[in-house]
Amino acid sequence: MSFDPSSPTAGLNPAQQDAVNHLRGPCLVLAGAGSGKTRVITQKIARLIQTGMPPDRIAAITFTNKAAAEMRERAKQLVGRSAKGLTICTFHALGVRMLRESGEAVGLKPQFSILDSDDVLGLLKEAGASTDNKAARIWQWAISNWKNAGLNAEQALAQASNDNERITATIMQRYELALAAYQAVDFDDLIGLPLKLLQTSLEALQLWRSRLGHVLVDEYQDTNATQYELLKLLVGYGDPKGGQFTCVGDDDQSIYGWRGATLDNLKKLPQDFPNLRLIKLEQNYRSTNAILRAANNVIRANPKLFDKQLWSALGEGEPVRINDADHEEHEAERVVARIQSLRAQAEMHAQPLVDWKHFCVLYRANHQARVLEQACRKASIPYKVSGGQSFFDRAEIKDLCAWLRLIINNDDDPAFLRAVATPKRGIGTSTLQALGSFASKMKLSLFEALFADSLHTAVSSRALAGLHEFGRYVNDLEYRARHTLGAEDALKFFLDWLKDIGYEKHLHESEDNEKLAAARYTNVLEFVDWMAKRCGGKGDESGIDVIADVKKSVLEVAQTVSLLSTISEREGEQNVVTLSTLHAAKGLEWPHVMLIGCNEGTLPFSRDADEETTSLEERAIRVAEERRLMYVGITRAQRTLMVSHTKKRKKGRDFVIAKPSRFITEMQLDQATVKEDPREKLKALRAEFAKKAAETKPDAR
DNA sequence: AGCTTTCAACTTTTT
DNA sequence: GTTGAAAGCT
Repeated sequence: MSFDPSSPTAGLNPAQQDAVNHLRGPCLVLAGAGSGKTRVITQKIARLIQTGMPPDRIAAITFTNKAAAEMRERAKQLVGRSAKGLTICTFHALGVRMLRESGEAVGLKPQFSILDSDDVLGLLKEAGASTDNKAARIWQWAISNWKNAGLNAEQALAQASNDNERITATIMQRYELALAAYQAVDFDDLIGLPLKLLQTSLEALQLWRSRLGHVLVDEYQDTNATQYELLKLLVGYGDPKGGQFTCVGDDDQSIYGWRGATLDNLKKLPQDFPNLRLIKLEQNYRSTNAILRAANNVIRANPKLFDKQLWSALGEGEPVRINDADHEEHEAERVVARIQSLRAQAEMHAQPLVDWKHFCVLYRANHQARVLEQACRKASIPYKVSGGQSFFDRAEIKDLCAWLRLIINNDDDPAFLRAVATPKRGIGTSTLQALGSFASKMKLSLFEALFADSLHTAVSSRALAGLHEFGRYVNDLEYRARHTLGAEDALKFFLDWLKDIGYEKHLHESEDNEKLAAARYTNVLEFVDWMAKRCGGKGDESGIDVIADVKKSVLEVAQTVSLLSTISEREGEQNVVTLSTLHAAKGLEWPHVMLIGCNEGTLPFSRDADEETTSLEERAIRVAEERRLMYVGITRAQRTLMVSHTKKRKKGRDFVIAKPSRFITEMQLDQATVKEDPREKLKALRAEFAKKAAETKPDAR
């Protein structure tokens, strides 16, 4: 075969080439960890374009905005300007597009609002007449599961088998009514309603089918039942000409079962599409064989869907180390010592500097980061905790989003309530209650009720004036948002708005801590700055905006914000150690990885209470997912891996014996080489270093 | 009884 | 560092 560097398949291994060149018909790529799956997807996009498919008929679907942004970036590098026409977005963003355009067929006006999970929680508390957060969360979880199983409230009620389920289904009915009244949808609806749309409207089905010449799905193992059904319709299940898609995934990295993802989708694919081409990517470009062997050994203990054996051309590498610490603090100390010792070692041997950013410490649950943070601070090691509160979860950003939602969709009552109360403008709970009951009596949204002639019968004249003023201001804002185009004008619009409502003052007044208030306002400025950039046609790497590089109005841009949870951040290149949960680490890699808390009960996670309440079968399924989590953790490492457990764990005031994780045994490490105390190692290195320094510079002092 | 204080526990998380 | 629950206080 001739080598052509300009060919899209240049530098791909045979399996990758197969996947890229299989252009017609359904294709499933089982891509092991680090086997170059993003490469396959982007190259395949390039190949499709090269063979004449218009970019606007190609869609690549991901799970997170971040993944979409990365993929768009890499596609751009390959195909240049053609990348503009591509649809590269999340499942949810695609759903939004479908609903904005064709949503009327399922009873949605184009300006519908998207509720985040806090809004949903609030609505559920109302629907269930409860202030109990915990109960509301349980409802939320149950309702989401029903929705993802394709059930509406009525169907959920019909299949409910106990009082508890019946109560939840009743709350779901009220919740559905509220959503309809507010012209709002939740995240599950962004998949469920497009599905319903395609199922019920032949016209919509034909429209969206005709637009998609090839669909590529990333992280296919994370799809849930609804997403699969939607995908089937989009690619034309049952149509002899249909099935133009490529799914890329890894059954061994399926770690979101608790969120509705189901491996059934992987099983079903060959059945539903008998001419499916199955391609396995088994060459790993990330890790050494010592690491991969451990990974393969662990995952072997799971029942397997497809057999897969990762291998690497990167050599044997350093043995995987085990750290048996006494307790959590001790474990953290040793992690710190290992980081320092690996850096010192590189320095000693005049190797390239090992940067802070080359390290990652992985753990099962967020709270485990705390001890590590303390240890890092004590040792002056810079770090970041990945995950945590996202930008859009911050109260100040949600305040502003509520305003934006309200000007886009006046019927969005939850947004109305938040906007009218932030900042405080003399409209209190009693006025709002009166307005609320008036609105529901008149079958109006809260905003519509503001201008009803008979409102004066419900509220005092002073309250009425305040409400009218608010309403007029929102209308004025809406008008301006519609007619403000481009980055510069948009920024002015936002700053005027913040000044109008006195938002900075509000932040300082509602927060005792001056510094925190200032930090919050910085966030606000960052947010409006980013929004303004998008109005100028820049700054959208997520594929949410249909057309890039074109001036947009504030109103248009605002319509897409609720979908984004990550601002395109420049944080990626900070030179710091990463502390991350195993879940948040998927898809990422580091030269040196330390996996801590590998104890029975922590990883695999289990609760003592579950031992009795959960069936053997259920427990086996859970452990299998925990094992995949371990597998994900191991395969994040490029060059070295340390696996750590503690001998004791805290229980109340005292310590009890802790068992090392069964996964450590399953790794089948060579016991002779695995253990080392990083602190001893570090001490030895420092001594050696000092000696050497003394020898080379005998005169220096 | 209703309030405050203390104590321990803490899945995983995106849209 | 936060939250929920249990114990203690008025």
